[in-house]
Amino acid sequence: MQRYTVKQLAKLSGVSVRTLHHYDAIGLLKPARLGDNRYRYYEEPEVLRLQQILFHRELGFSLQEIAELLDRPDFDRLAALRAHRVRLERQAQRYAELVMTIDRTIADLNGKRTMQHDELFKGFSPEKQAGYEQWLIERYGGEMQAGVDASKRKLESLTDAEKARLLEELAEIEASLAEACRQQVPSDSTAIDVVINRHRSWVGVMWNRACPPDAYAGLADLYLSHPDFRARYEALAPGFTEYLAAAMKAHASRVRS
Amino acid sequence: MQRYTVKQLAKLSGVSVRTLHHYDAIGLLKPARLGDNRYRYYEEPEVLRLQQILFHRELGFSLQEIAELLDRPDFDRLAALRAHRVRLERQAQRYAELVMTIDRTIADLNGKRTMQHDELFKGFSPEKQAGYEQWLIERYGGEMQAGVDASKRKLESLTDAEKARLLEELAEIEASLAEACRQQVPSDSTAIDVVINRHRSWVGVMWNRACPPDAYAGLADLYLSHPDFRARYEALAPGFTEYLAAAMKAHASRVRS
DNA sequence: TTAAGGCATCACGTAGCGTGAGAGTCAATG
DNA sequence: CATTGACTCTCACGCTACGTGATGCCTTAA
Repeated sequence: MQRYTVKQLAKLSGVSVRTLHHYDAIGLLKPARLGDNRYRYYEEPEVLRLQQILFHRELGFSLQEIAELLDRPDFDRLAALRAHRVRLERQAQRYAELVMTIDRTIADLNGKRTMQHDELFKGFSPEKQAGYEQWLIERYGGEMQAGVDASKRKLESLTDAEKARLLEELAEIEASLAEACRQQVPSDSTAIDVVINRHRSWVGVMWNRACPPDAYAGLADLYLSHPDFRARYEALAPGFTEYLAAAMKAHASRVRS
Repeated sequence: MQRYTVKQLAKLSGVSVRTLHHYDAIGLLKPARLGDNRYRYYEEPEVLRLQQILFHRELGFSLQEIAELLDRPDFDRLAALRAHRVRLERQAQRYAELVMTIDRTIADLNGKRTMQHDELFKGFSPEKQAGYEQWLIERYGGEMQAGVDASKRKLESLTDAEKARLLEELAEIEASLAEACRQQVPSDSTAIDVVINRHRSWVGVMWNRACPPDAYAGLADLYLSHPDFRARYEALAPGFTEYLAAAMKAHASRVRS
């Protein structure tokens, strides 16, 4: 019968001796038996258990979760895996967003883009805000009232830091889109979908509720027809307004289908 | 002149009082001055500095890195951002791989229930297996022993259904690659990356642990030099062995960099 | 005057080990 | 047989970026 000391098992499995000590200490992997000298001796079942441990550790489970997975046979492994999958995808999404933010910052540093914070804040200034509301209601009638009210309440409930973050995020999304526009990425490509999805999500936050595809497509008209936005967007990239509108409509129709 | 106490600044910026204490303790953000009562008082420059800190923290920089970024004006922010971008993309890539591994594991679990006990593929037959091990150890010496042992135990721990499922998946991956080879898709294109990623994930499962890029590149040599594999692969598509080796190496080098 | 709240400084806890320190154990060699 | 070198053991502190009390002083309003 095969017997392994700590070092042998460590070498075999590729972990450190300290790790085995640790797993013993927290009860995750106990040796098969202890010698009179208090040496740890592992045997076949422990090796297999260690493999299971390392597999799940690689997947990013915590040691506590792994212990539950392995020690409770009634544990729903499938559910645990699915839940973990969701966590992983969120993380991956977050990293993708961070990469975009970094790209935008790099662009800033290179001087390709000179959007300043105070300029950004103008978007939320009371006068501008009032102007936009007026314009929206004139153009689309009373049915927009509810949306405007919701958005207004949402804005008022935000702290300054949150407002700044929201605006920063919007700027970031627009920068990504402008970059795509400059590089002539087709406005119905899946790469654009990712950014457009974030834009739609942003709009949803401003409304304080989900933004349905139809409403989102409708927004394209707003963007196109308000001179203020046109000016701001054309500064980002030539032809940006049309590009944005096309992307929003393509996205909405794809999501609807 | 605006003056903020800890709580006021905390509320303004959205962090906790403890965080400000911590930043003071490690010298990242010192208050403008201390009152006779040892109270911390922050002013405008500190607020701006805190904003910078929080921005970079959001990007995932460590506090130490942030301190260097902000305190050393000669520091190359651009280089730091780019380096950090690489780290983030690697992480995102890793998460994507983990998601694939999880998907495969879920498929395994489902397969355990639904798949019939089928005749095993010849690739896993004991004689063949023994032959491969012999060959590996002759060619690469004792250092492969641990890997071979691990792989062997893994194989033994699998149910027949799981074995069948694994082989089916391998066949499917190889078929995709052969098709790409026939259509002369360049072996370093991103489209191939997806399939190669699945292949690498498969190898990782056989090892029961993650397969690092270098080891994966090394595998290409194995594939190239074993006559059995050559014969099998050339039957799939002419020139397939070289194509596979090139794709594996291109993938490994891209992931490494 | 008293109560409420904000401020301060310890100081321990988190996850998953790395990295010694100091001391006992084992196998082989001179 | 004694020594040597490799291996083992058990503490115990260190790392990140704070959270969470405990304990006590300071300030302000009722």
